[in-house]
Formats: sequence, C-alpha cells, structure tokens
Amino acid sequence: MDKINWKLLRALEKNARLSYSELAKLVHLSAPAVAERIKKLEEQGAISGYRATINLEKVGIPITALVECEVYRTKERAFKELVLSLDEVVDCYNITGPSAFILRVAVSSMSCLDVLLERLIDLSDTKTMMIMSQPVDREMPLNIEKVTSSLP
Amino acid sequence: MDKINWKLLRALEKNARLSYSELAKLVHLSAPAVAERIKKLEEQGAISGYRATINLEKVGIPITALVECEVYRTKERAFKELVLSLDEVVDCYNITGPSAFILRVAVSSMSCLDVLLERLIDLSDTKTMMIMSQPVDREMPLNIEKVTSSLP
DNA sequence: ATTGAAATTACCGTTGA
DNA sequence: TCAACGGTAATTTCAAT
Repeated sequence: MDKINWKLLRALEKNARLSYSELAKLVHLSAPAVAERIKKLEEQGAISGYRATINLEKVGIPITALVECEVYRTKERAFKELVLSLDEVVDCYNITGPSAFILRVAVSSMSCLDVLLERLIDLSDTKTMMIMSQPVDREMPLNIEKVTSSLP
Repeated sequence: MDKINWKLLRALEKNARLSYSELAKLVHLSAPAVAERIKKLEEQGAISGYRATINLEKVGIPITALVECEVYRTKERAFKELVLSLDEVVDCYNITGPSAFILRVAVSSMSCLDVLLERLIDLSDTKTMMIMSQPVDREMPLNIEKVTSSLP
C-alpha cells in the first residue's frame, strides 16, 4: 500500500470507469503497470467491486429512512432472516448496544414504509428516522495519507 | 424506465466496469443501443456516477461507527461546517427528529475515534454505535420490478 | 462498418533483498 | 541469484462515429 495505490483507490472511488491509460497518466506509470496493481488490489480484497451510483429519487424511490431496531431477545434469528429477505433494505448495520441493528430502507411511498415497519415491529422495537438529505457520501475517509504506514 | 433499463441498472450496480457489449448480451440489444440508453440514464441523473467499493478493513481502517448527533440549537451551522470538514466522516444523514444527524465514520484506531468524538461533543449530544458487521449493502432496493410504473 | 482507443498478453530490463 | 516491478510492443477487443 504505497502512495501510488492510494492515489489509484482515490481515483477509482471518484470514477470507477477510468481507463487504465487515464489512471496511468495520473500516477505516471504505464497502463499495464497500473492494470497489474489494480488486479492485486482486487485479489487482496482492498477493492471488492465496482458499482454504479443510482439516484433513487430519479428512479421513482423517493423515500429513504433509517430504522433503529432493538430486537427482542428471542427473535434474533428470525429478525436476521427477515432483514435479508426484505427488498426495501439497502443497508443493514449490526451495531453494539442494545439496539443491535440499524437499517437503511428505500421505498416508493409512505404506505410501503408502513407495511415494512409493521413487519419489523413484530420482532423488534423500532425507531424510524426519515432521511432528508445526505450531504456526505464517500467510500473512504479523506485522511488516508496520514495512515500511509505501509500495509501487507 | 422500462424493464431493460432496470436490468441495466441492476447489472451496473453489481459491476460498473461491464463493457457495453457485455451489457448488450444481457439485454439482447446491440452495443450502441445500450450505450445510448446508458448515456440517457446518466444525463437524467438516474446514474450519478461509478465508484470502486473499497474494503476499509483491508486498507488499514478497521473501525467504523455510527454517531447519532443531537445538535445544539445554536450550533447548527457550525456543526454542518465541522462535519463537512472532517476526514473521517464517510456518510452523513440529515434526519427528522430532534437528533438531526447520523454520521458513519471510519477510523484506524479507537484513539482516532476518541478525538473525533471530542470535537463533535462540543456541538451536539452524541450517541456512538460501533459497527460490527454489515450484512446488507446495496445501491437499490430489490423490489424494483414491482415499481415498474414507467417514469419520465 | 470503419477507425481509433483501450485492454491484455508476452517478453525484456532494472533493482534490491 | 531470484523475486518484484515496470516498460515496450503486438494482438485482440471495445468504443464511437
């Protein structure tokens, strides 16, 4: 994990469709050298994929919310299964504390949210927070150069 | 927004580096036709970008947490500025309710988290939840075919 | 369908442990 | 001396018109 790899990660975080030759210019290497480095980053799992960023509003899913779920002690397993099966769940964080889970859900209408919450409420105490905006959305912290202690 | 566009979005959500010809095979169209569709999706903002997914653990940032911030009434502006300036904040959700913000932060050590929280505490009541795992992480809900009411 | 780029492979040179 | 890394060139695939 040298400086060049950080630069590549940062560039691909901004635009995953950059060509190897464009990346090569950025880091002053040849295209095959860059391809080689990226292949290694993928193999070691540092890059786990490439995804299009989708604007849910523009696509007819205008409502997103965070749902904090305090799962009932006896319902843990059922809750996990339910969450994995729910189409509307886009992120699920398993967290410390009694709450246990925070979900990010995306729905096309409030009535959809309602039926979703009904299902969660059977297995947990829920607290719903509507998302009004998301002023920060990144893959990596910005301060990575401070962490430039080399890694494996 | 017909069925083919949904298929393209779904494919690019899984792998943003697919070539037009690969996408074309998936949807049984020609490569130029697919390129045209994707250009339109980008122009209308349905696809807002492409980003590499980075495994923070593998890259020396093993600790992530959610921080719920109830911002003090008089400190709203200062809080927003602070959050935008903090390297460690990877997501910031502006939510309904008195809390106002939930941050997702990524740090390389607990002491980094400590100094970060110190700064937030000046401007808000915070509640920190360590993330232990993230069993779901998607761009879109899965149920989109149900929403196949055509859009603009 | 054609032209120009880009990806991929193979091969060679340099460096440093 | 060998392993890691990068460069160049040639082939194939892709993008764009």
